[in-house]
Amino acid sequence: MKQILANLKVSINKNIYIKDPESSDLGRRIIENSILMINEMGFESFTFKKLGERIGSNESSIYRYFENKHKLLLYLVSWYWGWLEYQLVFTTNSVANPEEKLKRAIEVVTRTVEEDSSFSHINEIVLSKIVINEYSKSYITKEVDKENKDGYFSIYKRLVNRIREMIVAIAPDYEYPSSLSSTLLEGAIHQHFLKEHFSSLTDCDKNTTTTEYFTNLVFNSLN
Amino acid sequence: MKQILANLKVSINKNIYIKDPESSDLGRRIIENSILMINEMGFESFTFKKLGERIGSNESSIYRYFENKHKLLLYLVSWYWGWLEYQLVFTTNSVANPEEKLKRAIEVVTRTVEEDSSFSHINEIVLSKIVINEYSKSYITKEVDKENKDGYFSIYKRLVNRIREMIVAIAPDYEYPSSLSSTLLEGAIHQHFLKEHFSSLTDCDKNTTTTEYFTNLVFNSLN
DNA sequence: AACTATTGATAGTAATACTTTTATATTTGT
DNA sequence: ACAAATATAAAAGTATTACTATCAATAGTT
Repeated sequence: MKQILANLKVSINKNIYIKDPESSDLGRRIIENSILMINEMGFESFTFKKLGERIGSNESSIYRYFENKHKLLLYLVSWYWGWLEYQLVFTTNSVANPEEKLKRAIEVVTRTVEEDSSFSHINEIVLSKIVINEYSKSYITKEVDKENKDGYFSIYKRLVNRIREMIVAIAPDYEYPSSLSSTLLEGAIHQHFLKEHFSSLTDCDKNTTTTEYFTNLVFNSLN
Repeated sequence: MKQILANLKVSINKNIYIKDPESSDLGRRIIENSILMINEMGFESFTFKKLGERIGSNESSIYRYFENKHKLLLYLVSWYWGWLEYQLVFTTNSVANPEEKLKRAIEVVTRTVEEDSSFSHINEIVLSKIVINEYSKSYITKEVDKENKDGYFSIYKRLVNRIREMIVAIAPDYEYPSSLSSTLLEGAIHQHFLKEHFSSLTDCDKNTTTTEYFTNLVFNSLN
């Protein structure tokens, strides 16, 4: 699994980037170090100029890959959801029992990312932290409807739909499969955020995993 | 109820503002029109300069009320949660049956805001739209831990706790009351957002309310 | 040798998010 | 009623951001 994921190339909507960062060494350095820098200083403080300095390149060169830093963030979160989707598909593919299938899906999308594939330039642990701490900035914008039309969120939507279908397979009469699926994905990120910053607002901690909570939540809804 | 709410003064952490905007005509114009402008142009495009032009005042005067626009947003969302809290308390106070109490609480925090008190300078309908579309920007920042320490999120946390207690009252053995409560509050905002921008990811629409979905979700968890 | 693509360096621009200073108006305390 | 304090307005200034444009250097390709 680790190896498969290390070699995978998540395919990302071509309109998100100007030049594919996977196509050159500079591009990969941009991705690798933007992940580290955004995690270190937060998305607002992060600039292409600072990134240029760090990777020994020039601001203007980075602009040849991404129109702006918002598009770069879209790229990073798309990559993350694509990576999760691969894991979801691999993990659930061969599982015949629909309850077990959903159970494993919930685990994939709610667990803490603790292992880095360490082959590629993308550090998944750090990227997952960015998603927890900055994800909403990728879609909470005035341009969300236009960007949605342009397909910038299609991987995420596909992921919500995959889980929705698993829910429907178990409980065809359940009335809110889309909402439950989107609550699961968004809620998982949120509970991880609360764990880190507002521990009094969550029961998830070292002893109680986010996975347990959401497994309980989802299956109580379906039974 | 409408009148009580029109006269209420939500008490907001004094460190959020420099000068209390409720204490002057200019202050109230700042609040009134910032709500309208943020809704119209989005939080990023909104500036104190533009607000100054709109209310016939000067940028520098607005800076005497709020350190920056982030603090202003914190003020607005705090006011919103305080307003919701009042409604929650009024609505549930006299209800003896704990299931009925929680049911009403869920209604208060998940329903669409459709009525404006129309006495005060604060338009609650527009403010609720801001919360749906910009809320996460108030706490998804690098300063969240410091601001949390300074008590900027105390109203929200109190609200989560009130609902948490109602959950515990019904199901003392349920293991995740804090998480369920925070999922409810955050999830409600999120489902409203999806309704508006990603309708394929939610089942909530004109026929199915967010309230129905969450009532189902919560009570299935507790039974 | 000529063409092309990539990157780097520099400079420039408009806007933002403030701060500072000074002037003027308004309120208030005695 | 008058001085003092306070609030507001106007203008100018600063550092940073988020770009855009231009041009030069280099490397690879035909």
